[in-house]
Amino acid sequence: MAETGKLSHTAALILHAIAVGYRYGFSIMESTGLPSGTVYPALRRLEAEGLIRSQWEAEAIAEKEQRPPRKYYKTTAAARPVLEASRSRYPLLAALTAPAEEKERV
Amino acid sequence: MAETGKLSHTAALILHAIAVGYRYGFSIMESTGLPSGTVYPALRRLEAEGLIRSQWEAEAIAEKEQRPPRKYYKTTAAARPVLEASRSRYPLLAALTAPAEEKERV
DNA sequence: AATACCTATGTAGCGATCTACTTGACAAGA
DNA sequence: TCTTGTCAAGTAGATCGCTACATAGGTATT
Repeated sequence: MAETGKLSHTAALILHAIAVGYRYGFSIMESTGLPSGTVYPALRRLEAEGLIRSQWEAEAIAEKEQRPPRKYYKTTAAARPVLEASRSRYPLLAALTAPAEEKERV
Repeated sequence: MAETGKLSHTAALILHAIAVGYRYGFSIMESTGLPSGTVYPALRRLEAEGLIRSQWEAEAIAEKEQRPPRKYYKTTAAARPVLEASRSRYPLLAALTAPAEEKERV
């Protein structure tokens, strides 16, 4: 486990993506271009470190929209300083993930 | 169900064919070259999405012309923006379906 | 009378592709 | 070495397009 506050570039990118509004694995894959085998394990680790929290979407919603259920993530309070540190360490981070639009790519 | 406004190329082609005057399944098959197993289910879906409406031809007419009755389709108001979006997304769409002549192929 | 084709609509079932998430094996890296 | 990243494959349900077939009355041929 990396000491708190020292995120790899990939982990920082994923955390940043969540922070700007990409709230589930598949949309993070699309917005970052990272493969699923990178994103999902990384989400596990970020959650284990307490930087994000997850919640499965209600079954009724997935059923209504006729697709698999999504696991939504949001950043925790602990993520804020880590994010700031990451952004100053990796200045190009923000450029790799455009902010999510209001409705789409939630 | 695809989100409203996002049509596949095939669905857009069929909708376009109706819009330019091919008003029943068989003539759409001929004008687009698509097989019946593609056209008829697609017509169902387009109608379910509210982009087209159907009406069976009067029996008397079919009997008079000595052929099976036709099910006529026309585009709804909801179809207009979808058609415009489809035409800009698939620029070759119009070329694949020549406009129906006044009397024939109705 | 049998056969075949034409118009016209329709369905069953297969394979491909999409959305999402998951995992095992291995390479890269600190 | 221990963590991290990646590839590859898998699962599971959904949609979509297609082939092949079904139906059914009409005409034309044999």
